[in-house]
Amino acid sequence: MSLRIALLGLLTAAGPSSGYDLTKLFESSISNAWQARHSQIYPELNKMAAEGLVTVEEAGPRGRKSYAITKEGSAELRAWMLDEQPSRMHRSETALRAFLLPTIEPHEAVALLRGQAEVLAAKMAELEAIRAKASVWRKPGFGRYALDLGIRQTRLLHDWAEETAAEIEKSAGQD
Amino acid sequence: MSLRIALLGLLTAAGPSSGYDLTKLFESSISNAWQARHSQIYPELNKMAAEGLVTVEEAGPRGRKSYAITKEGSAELRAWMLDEQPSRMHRSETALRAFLLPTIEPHEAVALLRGQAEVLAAKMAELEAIRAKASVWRKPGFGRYALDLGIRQTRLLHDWAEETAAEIEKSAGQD
DNA sequence: CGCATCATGTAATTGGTTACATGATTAA
DNA sequence: TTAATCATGTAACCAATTACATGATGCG
Repeated sequence: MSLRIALLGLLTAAGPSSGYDLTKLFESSISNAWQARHSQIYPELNKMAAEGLVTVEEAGPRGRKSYAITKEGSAELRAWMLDEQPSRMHRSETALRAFLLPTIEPHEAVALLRGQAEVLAAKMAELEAIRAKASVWRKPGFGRYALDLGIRQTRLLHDWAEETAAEIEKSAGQD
Repeated sequence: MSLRIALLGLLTAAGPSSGYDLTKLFESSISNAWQARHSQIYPELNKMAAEGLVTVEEAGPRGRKSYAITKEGSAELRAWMLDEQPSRMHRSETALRAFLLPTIEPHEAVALLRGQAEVLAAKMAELEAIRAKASVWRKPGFGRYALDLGIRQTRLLHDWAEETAAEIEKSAGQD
């Protein structure tokens, strides 16, 4: 379900696009909200076209198809936003690693966390750079809230990793 | 892969357990790190037993089987922690909703966010209560880091929802 | 001409959910 | 005795990844 919502959202934010365009938008723009490969996107767009949520235009060169959201598509998106209660489903490799930290030696855990923190600092810089640039979205507002949330979450993970490393180092030093 | 790692971790933290026990542990203890149903857990335990990562003891009443982690299992877990680079894979319905906020009316977005904040405040209280209680884990340390991370993440989402609602309310009021 | 990129698709497999199915034990 | 809980499994289905497969266009 969420894949189709993400696609409808991208079509709303970016205007009519091809499957190829949408694949790139997933990679470059909402990758920290949702992810999908072209092999999942193409069939889903065809299904959505069959159901009348989007219209197809077989026009461009190289058999390019352009998809645009329909009234029905917008209604579906709106219904999902307002009626559906957010599922608190959660699977996070990071949280799993956090749980498993005690299975390795303290010095190993510290090294792991410090390495993570470095990666996260780089990611933060990347996201801040995106925020500084002009938006890629034709409609205003899109990206702003998700990007803000992404930056906060990345900073949180970074700080957690640093502080946890320091804490483990301190308590291991006392042994 | 991660399911099997989670199972090995739970067997390390809680000691020998049945599939039924592990199912409950997923629900009650590491649900904000990983989730799994019994229909996924039972077959996976059998596969792991066949591969020598765990041993089975068909002993208890009602055909209860007890599983314990082996040396090979511990090695697999350790290898995952140290060698595997964490995948930054991310699919978050919350982040997707954040991205899609501009598709609904400002007053609707504000209501949505405020409702979310309420739910998150309740969850925070729940997690704080778990932290206050004695640990369910036989081995010390487990749960501590993941729980701390979970509390921080829940607070972040709560604050983000509140602040974003306030911001939208303010800018909508100016119109 | 040759390489990068544009562009779309399908097939096989793995991961995960929901629903179906069954039965033993315990406590009120 | 009957309801709750303990306990294990399978089947059908949906979601997602990886790999396979093909061809057009544009640029150097």
